[in-house]
Amino acid sequence: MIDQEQTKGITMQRYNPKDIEPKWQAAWDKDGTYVADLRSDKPKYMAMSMFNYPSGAGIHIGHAMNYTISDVKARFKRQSGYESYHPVGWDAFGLPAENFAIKSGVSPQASMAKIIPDYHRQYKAMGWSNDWTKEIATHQPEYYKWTQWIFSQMYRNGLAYQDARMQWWCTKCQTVLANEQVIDGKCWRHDGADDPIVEKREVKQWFFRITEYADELLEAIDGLDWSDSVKLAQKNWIGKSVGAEVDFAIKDTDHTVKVFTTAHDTIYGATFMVLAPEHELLEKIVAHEQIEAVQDYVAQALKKTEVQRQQEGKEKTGVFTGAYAVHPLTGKTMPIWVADYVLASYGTGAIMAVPGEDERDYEFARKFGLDIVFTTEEQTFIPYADIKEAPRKFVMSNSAEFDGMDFESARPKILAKLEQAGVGVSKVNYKMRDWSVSRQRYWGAPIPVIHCQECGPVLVEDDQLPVVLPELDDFQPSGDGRSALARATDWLIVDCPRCGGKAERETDTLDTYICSSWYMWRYLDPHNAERIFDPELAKRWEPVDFYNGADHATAHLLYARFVTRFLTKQGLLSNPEPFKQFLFNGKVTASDGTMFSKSKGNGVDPLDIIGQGYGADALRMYLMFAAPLEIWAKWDPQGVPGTFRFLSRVWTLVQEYLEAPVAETAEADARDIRRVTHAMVKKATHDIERNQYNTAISATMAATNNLYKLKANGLARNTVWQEALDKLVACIAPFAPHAAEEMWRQLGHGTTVHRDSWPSWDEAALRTDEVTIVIQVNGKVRGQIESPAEAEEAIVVATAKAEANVATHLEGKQIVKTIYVPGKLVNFAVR
RNA sequence: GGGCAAGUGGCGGAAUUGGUAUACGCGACGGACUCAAAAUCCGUUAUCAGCAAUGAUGUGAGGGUUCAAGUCCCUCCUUGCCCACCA
Repeated sequence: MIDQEQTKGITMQRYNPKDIEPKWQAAWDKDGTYVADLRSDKPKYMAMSMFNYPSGAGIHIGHAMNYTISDVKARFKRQSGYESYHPVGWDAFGLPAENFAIKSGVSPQASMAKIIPDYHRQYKAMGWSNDWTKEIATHQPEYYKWTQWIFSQMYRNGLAYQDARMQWWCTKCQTVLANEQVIDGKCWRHDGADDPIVEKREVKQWFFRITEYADELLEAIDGLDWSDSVKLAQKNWIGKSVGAEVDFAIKDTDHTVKVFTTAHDTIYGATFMVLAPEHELLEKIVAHEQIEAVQDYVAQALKKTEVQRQQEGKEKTGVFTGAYAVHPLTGKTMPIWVADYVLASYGTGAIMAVPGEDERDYEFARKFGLDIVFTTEEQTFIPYADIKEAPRKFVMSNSAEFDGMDFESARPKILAKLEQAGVGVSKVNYKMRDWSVSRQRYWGAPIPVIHCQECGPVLVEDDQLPVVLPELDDFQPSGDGRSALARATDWLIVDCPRCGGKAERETDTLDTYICSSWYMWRYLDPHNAERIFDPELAKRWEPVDFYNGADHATAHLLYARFVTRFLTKQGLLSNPEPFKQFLFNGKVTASDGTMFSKSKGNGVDPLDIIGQGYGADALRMYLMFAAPLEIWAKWDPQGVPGTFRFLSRVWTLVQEYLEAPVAETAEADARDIRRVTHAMVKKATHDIERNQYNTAISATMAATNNLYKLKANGLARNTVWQEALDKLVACIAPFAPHAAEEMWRQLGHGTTVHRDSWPSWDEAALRTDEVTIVIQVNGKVRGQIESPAEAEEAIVVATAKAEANVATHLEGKQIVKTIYVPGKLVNFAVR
């Protein structure tokens, strides 16, 4: 006869994700489990991670991290009864695909057609609950038609314009870069040690007037539920300063130099002026005898980027121009210098130098022997930052009729005087520049503009959109600063839509950041051929409830906010902010703390881990468990085996339950089982809501350990154990969707665990009759007692005093104070 | 140079916001099962002293507030990230 144990051993299946995972992936696809009904009556929830840029390398551990974070959130909400939408799409335009095309001759269209299906398989293997019926890709004409349309709308509303400007230029990319794409003086795509520093070139190109929105973008930051570091980065990027713009006449000429200053209250201390080497007035005002010196200096300076100038240290350099300005209030003459410590890109590219209160001006004045006037009573150098901090503490001097006033009261009066004299105006300045949106590259959305010799730039009519990107054989930039499109003459040469005359298409394409600045709204109506999206639908679903990513703290998020605000003003959306909550999550690094990289060969491939037999569920769970989401976690090779072991334990418990006899569970055990289960549900619910996935998972682990202990008293099929296992399985479902689905069905449920299954908890189940009270003497733990939960204070304190070890510590001492925290502790302060 | 965040066992980390420091996991050690190993299950695991009960010490360093401090305040050190001649 075969005994019970052996029977179990034969019939019980071990946890084997290789069987389970592909099975459920196929079933979910077939059943449309994750298809969001955008017109559902349920409350909506939209969770997504930053757009994926598809490359031939496929997904890496960083993708696994990012997309699992939003997937868990989407799943949790879907289980909680929301119509939850977890969209998917591809940020397909951009340089890597084009560079690959230049090298290999394979068109980017063709490589995307191959790469994207690979991603489909990889995403599904990770068990992400994407709605594939609404997939988008930015390189498809159906999508970029509307990217172009946004450009046209910007243009019509005066927010897009063309201008020739000195612009950052990456020699490797052969294209201009936005300020946001320059990192430590290098191109964001070429920031390695051997990569070149970006150059400045004068290029005619298109801009979006994002500066017009600077103030509202800034104002709204405080109200956002975003990671603080990102909010701060956005504020710094916008860089608002309030001050004044003041005109300084140049002696013996008709020219004036405009300066921006936040310290106009120190204007009486201005003793000289400094222009940036790039300043346009320089060549007009330079004195004969100084021409050569100034030209030399400017040539030297222009060879270097601003970053290079900084890197060479802060030793001030500069040259006298021979010209003088006239102080607008005192009429005194002020020598005008040129120096590279004044940046062309900030303010007006010129400053009034106040060496008495500005450290840089002070250093410069000392070095070149220029006058220094102190405008504070102290008559010594005081940095303006100190004055700004406590403007009432400092008293003015050397400032004509303002002498004796404090800075706080003088500041508006001096501004009024400047305004009255017609030489100054109150001014808010932003560090942020307009957004350069032209790229001299092939692989992007063509800018929908035709250049006519007669009419100038003319917008392509909306009904002619999209301007389809022509397929080429050669993707090399044309060499004259234009993209490969300059050679596509069939496409290039057209009739002017306005006058019918000879015209050429714009050969610049749009910065890919535009594609990703509005994609969340296209997700809501991806197949709409008539409009960018249905505003009614979008207004129902905006904003995105949860957004996460590990990069793009400034550029992408700022652009998405800008474009969303614009679309709101166009009446297409009603909420000016796109992302309700943004989590700036950490990345996963190698065990030694360095970045994973292909070249170092220290990469961890998520698909390998799945293939080794651990499965996607164990991988997902480890990534979410290893550390808080915002922390940079180090990869621990033992981590996935650990979460695999946990899933196996849950699996085994469920299998044993299924084979257990039908029987009652004793009252006391039943209470314990319920308490353990309900405590888990409560903690997991709160922690997932607060994005503390690691502790949510630990709650399910702790519950499993406790159920194993309770199992020793007898496992039986009945409502108590059924409830415990149902809830345990439902709580691990967001992290381990395949295993949870399999066990959920084994437990007898006919429908998926992934919809409307999130368990509730009963506070009454959490209560215990007895509570542990800690007893301290002078704050040190000296014992503990079990006490009825409802016991009166006097009784608890008396019992505490009587506890043996406590009594020895109280002996011979006088109790000066007794602190009682109900249900927690008693502390005797003694002398 | 400026700003932000953080320093807790051998390691990743937890602590309901002032109330038993080290939950959960990894690793290590011991036991059960096994001819044996793997897997699994059950224990132990901050340090020092002690057979033990227990005591002392302990959350980067130093000081303070409090009956009580990882948590609050001050000074300092270290690490990471972001910004960086921003007028």
